[in-house]
Amino acid sequence: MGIMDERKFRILQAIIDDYILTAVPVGSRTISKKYDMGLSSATIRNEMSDLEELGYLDQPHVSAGRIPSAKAYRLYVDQLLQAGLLHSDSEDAVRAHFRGRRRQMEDVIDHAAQVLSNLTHYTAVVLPPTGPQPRIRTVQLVPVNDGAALVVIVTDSGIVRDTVIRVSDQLDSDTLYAISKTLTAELRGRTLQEAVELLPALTGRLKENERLLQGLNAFLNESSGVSRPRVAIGGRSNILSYPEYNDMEKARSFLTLMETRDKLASIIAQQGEMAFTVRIGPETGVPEMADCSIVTATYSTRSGQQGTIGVIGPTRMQYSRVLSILNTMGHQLTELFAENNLQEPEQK
Amino acid sequence: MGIMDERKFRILQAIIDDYILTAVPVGSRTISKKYDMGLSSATIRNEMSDLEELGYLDQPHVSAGRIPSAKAYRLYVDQLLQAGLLHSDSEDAVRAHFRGRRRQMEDVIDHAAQVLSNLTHYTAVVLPPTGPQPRIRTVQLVPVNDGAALVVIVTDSGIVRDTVIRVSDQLDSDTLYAISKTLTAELRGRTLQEAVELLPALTGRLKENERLLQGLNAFLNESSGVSRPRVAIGGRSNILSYPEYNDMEKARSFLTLMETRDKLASIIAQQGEMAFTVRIGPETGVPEMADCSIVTATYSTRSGQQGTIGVIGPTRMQYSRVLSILNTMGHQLTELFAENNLQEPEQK
DNA sequence: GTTAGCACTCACCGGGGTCGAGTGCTAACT
DNA sequence: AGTTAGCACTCGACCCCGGTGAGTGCTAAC
Repeated sequence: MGIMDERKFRILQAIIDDYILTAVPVGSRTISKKYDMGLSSATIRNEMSDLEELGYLDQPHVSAGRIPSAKAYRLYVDQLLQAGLLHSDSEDAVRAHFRGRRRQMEDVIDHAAQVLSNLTHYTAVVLPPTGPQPRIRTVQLVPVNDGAALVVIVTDSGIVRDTVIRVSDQLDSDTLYAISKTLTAELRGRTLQEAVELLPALTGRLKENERLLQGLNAFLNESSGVSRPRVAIGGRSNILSYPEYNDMEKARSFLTLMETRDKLASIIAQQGEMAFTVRIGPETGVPEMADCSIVTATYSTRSGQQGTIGVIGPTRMQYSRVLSILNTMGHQLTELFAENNLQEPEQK
Repeated sequence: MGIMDERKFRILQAIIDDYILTAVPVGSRTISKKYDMGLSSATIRNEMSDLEELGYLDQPHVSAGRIPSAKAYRLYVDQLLQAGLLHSDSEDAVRAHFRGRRRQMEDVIDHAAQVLSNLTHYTAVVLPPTGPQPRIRTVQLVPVNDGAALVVIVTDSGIVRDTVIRVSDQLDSDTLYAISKTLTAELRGRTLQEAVELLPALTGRLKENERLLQGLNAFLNESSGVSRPRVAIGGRSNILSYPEYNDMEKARSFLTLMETRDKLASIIAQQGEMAFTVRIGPETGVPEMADCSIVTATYSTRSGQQGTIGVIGPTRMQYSRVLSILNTMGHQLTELFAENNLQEPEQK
């Protein structure tokens, strides 16, 4: 009796499909009529009763229909993932949106989040690529002012970091250039981390420029540390269109969460090497998202860094559509970063 | 009968105060009791009737209290502004939030928006400074890759713009430096706009580097154009706490508006030279904000550029509090940019 | 000019009744 | 044994309704 057979599965699937579409508890009659399996409502009822016992269905109250549990969704997407991604029809839509010229990293990220939310009608999150410590390729000092210079560090992943530091007044453009060459020679090929450690060793060579080294040190320290990823978010307010978020309190706490970028980033961040992650309801581990699902995919850059794109929506998400969109979007981004062999700096 | 006298004004003030606090239509009895002016409810009623005729009060339905009209708020804040800003007690709170070290421009902007929304409990918007065309101080090319270089342009307002452009393969670091010096010599003191026009004249001098000039040209063109200001927003979801936005549809359209940065920026952007702007309800000129008010203030940088900070909330906003907070916040930002005489680059 | 009094209006609230979708169970049918 | 028709039952959604109370406008008296 209690075992999950082929027919139960088909019924469950129908229930999930219907619920995803309507957000209304679905009854036995609906299934037997709209999804013509040659069974009467009574039979469906029996099966549904079994499915509830197995934990795949919940009943909000005695005389409403059933709604799928988190466990049901889990089963659903697992099957979906196994079967391979279905209709990749959205491919064109995604492609079309990337026609425009690729701009700076941040713009690409923002744009991607925008597109993703437009296509899915859910909230979209895009994390910039992170990965193996980038290695320094060039260090250059640009005069800004008397007593101030801009440090530009170019790394092999193309990411440019810069900041203004104070230097002693007497340094003119040529001197700065000479120092730049020394620094480049010494630090090339190192990670930022290593550079921090190496810096004291250079104090001898450049001891007249104590101030400069001091500033440089502070900058490197900061950059090498937790380089807070500037996550891009799109379609924050999309969630409000879904009846499960008609409750103001819920909506508020969700949107507040969306505002704390750091927290959001850590929630989204991919851990494993998997192409896709689907976290359903409680699996998100975030109380505010008790009835949300998070679907993420990865993309990568030429230099092997990995970024994450994700979609957040109600548990009754159109998983198949979302997965397919995420898939092509991931490919597009990967392509974008590949063809574009000189990688743009990450800022405005 | 129809003229606005001192007593009417006091009554109107009481009504506004009460409504701002409670968001509930306020009746004659409430006024005569809570705000002890030596008048009976009947008298208040008569006055209220007059005030309604004058257009300062609205009546949602016959037997509810009155609520202040946009015209009433207008009068209220005008009087507030004339009287000078009241209790600047929030000064400390603002100060406290700026203790931390000032970081890059974008961070400052973000942080300011955050603080502003926390203090006011409304939605806050901060526009980065814009102003007279910045003038070029230095142009420098930094090698990134074979065939690619980073262009860094430092302007007198300290803003640094950069991008990666393609150059011919044979250019090594020293050659790039030489070209940089030429470019700097030629372009120093020009605005970006002027630089675009001057560039063709340089083609003779640097004709071997057609590619470089081409890239530089594109970059300058882009930068000198509409440099879309990266507006920072804080407390987007705060608006949801106010009963006037209990309607989901309204909330949605508001939040959607908040997501289109460009539009928002153009709404917020200060036109005049005034220290404060208060736009109430219809005065905003944005249908989505029919029952919002926008209060803005300006701050300025050492080099005379001006930025805008603003707060968006329901029409029954705590104007006095908000004005006072905006005031000190503006001062703080101005101070911050003044002491900090080397201005930080505007990017990450 | 102010106030007490009064009739009137109308949103809001809670109770009761109806409706209908949906269930669980039983008995009959294949 | 599995499937189905039938039926009683449950319970939320909706509507109607009268009571309540805050608030008004008007009038007459102070």
